[in-house]
Amino acid sequence: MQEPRWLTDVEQRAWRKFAALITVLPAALESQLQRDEELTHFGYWVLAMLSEAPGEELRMTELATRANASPSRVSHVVARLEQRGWVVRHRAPADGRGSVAELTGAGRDKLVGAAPGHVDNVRSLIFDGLTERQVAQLDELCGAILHRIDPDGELCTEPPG
Amino acid sequence: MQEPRWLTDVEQRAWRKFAALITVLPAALESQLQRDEELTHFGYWVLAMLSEAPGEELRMTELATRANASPSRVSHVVARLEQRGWVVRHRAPADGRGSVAELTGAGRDKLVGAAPGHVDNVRSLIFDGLTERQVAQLDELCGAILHRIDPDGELCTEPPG
DNA sequence: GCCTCCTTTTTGAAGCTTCAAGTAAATCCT
DNA sequence: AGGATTTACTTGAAGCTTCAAAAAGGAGGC
Repeated sequence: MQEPRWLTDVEQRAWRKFAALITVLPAALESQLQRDEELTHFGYWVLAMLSEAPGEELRMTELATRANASPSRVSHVVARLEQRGWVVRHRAPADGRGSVAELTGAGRDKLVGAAPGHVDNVRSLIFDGLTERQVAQLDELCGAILHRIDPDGELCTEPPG
Repeated sequence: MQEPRWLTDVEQRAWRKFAALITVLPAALESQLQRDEELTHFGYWVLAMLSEAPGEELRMTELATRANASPSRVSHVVARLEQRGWVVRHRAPADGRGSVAELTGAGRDKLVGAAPGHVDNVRSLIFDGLTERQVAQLDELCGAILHRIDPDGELCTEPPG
């Protein structure tokens, strides 16, 4: 039996803060969007990914990748978004198995309406407390961690041109 | 009507990475604990907070604070942990409204058994990819963000001893 | 003591995510 | 061509979280 390697004191303190952050932040993002827009943060993200795609449409698998989520999760969420009239699905032209999710006009309006409030929230929760230097550090740190979790770099798409 | 302030390019790139992280990391922590220990990450955290408390017990409210969660969530989770025999609840001596959650022997064993695997996972997901300098930066960054979200510093307890 | 208000905790319903299984089309192999 | 395998997506059930409301004790004013 191998002696387990614990975290160092420094690591432990960092981990506590980081863990607190990834517990509290999602809830804070969620509650603003829920209150003001009756949207999930994940639902918002899906609309945003679609809106950036050429033709405002994406194959389900590609959408799942860009939203960092499982196919199942995306399928359920898109079904709900479709019920609300913000997305439509149609069969993929080249591949009979595939589904393409496309943003509707109403979906774009919804996103455009929700964006300012959400961005304000993100800024006030995260960026207003950081110096420019710290923002750069955050980018690097997240990059380093992501790269370890997923060396292929499939997670996290670049913002569009 | 006020023109919305968007994120700068740098902020946007950092935000994408950070958002990917807070989507993917919880899932990764969850899946290891679920697979190996049939524990939620949050359930693990609750057991951990209890184990550090004097007498291995805490009032529900205090437990909720230390776990960064709502009273309701803690109540449900403790109920499930109690069903599995890892925690017991009894009425608070000084205050008839209060409940005290206490770790059982089985609960401590469960935590001790689960800890090495979980810590390995945390290290391999996060700290193995970072230099010592970056760990310090992570600590600072999370501290800065937490401080803005919660100026009273109720979030995130220091590790014991 | 009694009434009101506040605090602490629990409860139940609704919604979202996950997991395992299912459908259906494409691809591969012979 | 045809049968097996793989890929793409969906579905339904189970579990966890959230929200609103309820239960129940405490605290303060009269």
